[in-house]
Amino acid sequence: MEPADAHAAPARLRALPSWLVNQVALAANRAVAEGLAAAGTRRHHYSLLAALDDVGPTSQAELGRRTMIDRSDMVAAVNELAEQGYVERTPDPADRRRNVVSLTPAGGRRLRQLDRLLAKVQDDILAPLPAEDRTRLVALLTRLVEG
Amino acid sequence: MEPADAHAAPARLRALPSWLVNQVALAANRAVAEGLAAAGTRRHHYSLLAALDDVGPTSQAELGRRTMIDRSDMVAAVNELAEQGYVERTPDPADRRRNVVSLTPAGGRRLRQLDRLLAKVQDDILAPLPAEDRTRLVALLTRLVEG
DNA sequence: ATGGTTCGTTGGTCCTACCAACATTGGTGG
DNA sequence: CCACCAATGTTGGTAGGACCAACGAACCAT
Repeated sequence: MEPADAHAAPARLRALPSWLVNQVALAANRAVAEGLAAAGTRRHHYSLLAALDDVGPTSQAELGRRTMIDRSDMVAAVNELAEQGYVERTPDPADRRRNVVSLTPAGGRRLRQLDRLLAKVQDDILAPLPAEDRTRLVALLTRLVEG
Repeated sequence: MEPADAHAAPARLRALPSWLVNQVALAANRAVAEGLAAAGTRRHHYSLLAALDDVGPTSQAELGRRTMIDRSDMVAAVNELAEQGYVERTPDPADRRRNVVSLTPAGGRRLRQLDRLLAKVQDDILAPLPAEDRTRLVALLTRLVEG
């Protein structure tokens, strides 16, 4: 009969915030990717739809800044979402360098569908924590992201 | 004069625990990788040294389970650490499938050096939080990792 | 006009997390 | 004992994400 902690992580790692947060992020990303894959998308696509709904039609560069997605990776994301009809890319007459990306009605519906999907995934990820601790965790993480 | 939140992340993303934890992990990993690179190593190597110091000489598979590093990735890590003389790989006479990996004295010294280095990096990462919140964050993350 | 800057885009690099397969060896049930 | 399944180390992949350098086009300031 093996002890329950037979495969427990070493104390040094368990004490390392960077390691902990990485493990959690790993599991969370896996869960999210899995859920989104079942719906036929990836993380970037949701981030993009969410940003568009939040900010309204904007340039790709601005979307990149908001979502922390690189300009170059943004190109592919917009391409794919445009192909699927969730997004429109139109040249900006006021600044001919820019593409204005905007959410189509289908894109809005898609976003709401993915919202529901992700809400469930978040719930799974946070399952070990009571509601109160969840909001605390979110608050702490938010402060780190902002800082 | 632009508002301060001109490039703020969309509300939907800021509310998503998986997104938050990923952003934090990204920044943390960058800081850790940078620090370790300056000392000439990478994340896996430290994890491995830490696990060895914690558990004592063990097989690669067991180390993989403890550190959450894949069996195949473990091979390269042990190779490199062995080349640098921080680790020894000897066949296990009791089970001829296994390699017993053990920490050399130089490996022990290396580990303590990296410990100090990483302690500073952790401090940078958690800079926006007071001490009390840091331990709370660690506690919350620990529960998620264990769950 | 010119020089610096931003934008979209292309085409890479690097790292990490995986997965599949294999030969070797151990252990176990029949 | 042996037939089968499981575990180990290893090789050689794949996929995804984050990032970086460079480019021409367009904008802006002076």
